[in-house]
Amino acid sequence: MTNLLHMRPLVHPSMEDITVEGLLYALSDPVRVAIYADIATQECTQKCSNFLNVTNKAIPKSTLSQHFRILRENGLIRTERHGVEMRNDSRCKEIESRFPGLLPAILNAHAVQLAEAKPKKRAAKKGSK
Amino acid sequence: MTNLLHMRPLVHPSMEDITVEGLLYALSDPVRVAIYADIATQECTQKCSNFLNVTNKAIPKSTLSQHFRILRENGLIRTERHGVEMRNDSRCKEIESRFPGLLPAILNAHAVQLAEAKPKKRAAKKGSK
DNA sequence: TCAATAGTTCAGGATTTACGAACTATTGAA
DNA sequence: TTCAATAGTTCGTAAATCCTGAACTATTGA
Repeated sequence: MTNLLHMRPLVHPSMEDITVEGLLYALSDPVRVAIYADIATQECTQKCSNFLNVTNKAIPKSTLSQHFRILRENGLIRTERHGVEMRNDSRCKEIESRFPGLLPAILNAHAVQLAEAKPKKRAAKKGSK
Repeated sequence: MTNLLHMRPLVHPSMEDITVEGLLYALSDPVRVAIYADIATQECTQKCSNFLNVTNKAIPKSTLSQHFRILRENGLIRTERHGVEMRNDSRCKEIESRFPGLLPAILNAHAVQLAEAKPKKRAAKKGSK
């Protein structure tokens, strides 16, 4: 029997409901910051399943879906359905106007860290302990 | 009977063990970012109990202690005991050299958000949902 | 030695996260 | 139309994390 609760519409906060804490929280996960870095630097929109392998290990679909929800509901990306897939693009223009320099600095720091990750792995999940 | 496990020494990560994710996680909490903003902008070191009332509601001592531990173990602050109190100061100089512009941008964004918080409250705890 | 001050650790309940299983939604054949 | 394939969401629950009161450690000054 099918569940009567259908899919909820996608939630995108308005600019004034976006918080610094929410942005930082969303980007404090290695998977999500990798996804966001990709979406923000590519020019075309990206579908979710492009990211099933952003890290060294495969991410389950359901987990990936939650990551996208967190990025979306904290204001970092905008998602819309196109046919069978969901297309995501970054809201960095808008965010830049309210929090100038914030996302560029984070993306730059992420790039610095990636560039150093030559010999061993880096980035523990979540803050230490 | 006193517990034989004594107090652990304070843990301060070396610069190369500091991660962007860890920094963002530590600052993704409204209490911690408020504490850090204060420590980073004051010139003198701050003792922990100065922050029992950083937000509108009082923070229990044990909770505050955990917040300081998270800031410390993610590399944002350095803590040392002076007599009966713990003095905290920010490691922003060091961090600036590895992740240029990151902490200034976060502090600026936090200040922007504070400045807007005139009529109503702001900042939901943790990212949305 | 004792009291006061400042902070830490522990234990637990409450909250949040991860992910397999089952689902919805859309499209392009047959 | 109906059906299969594709893409992603929601649910349930086990695991991990967070919050906080109670009990503790550490230091100093009387």
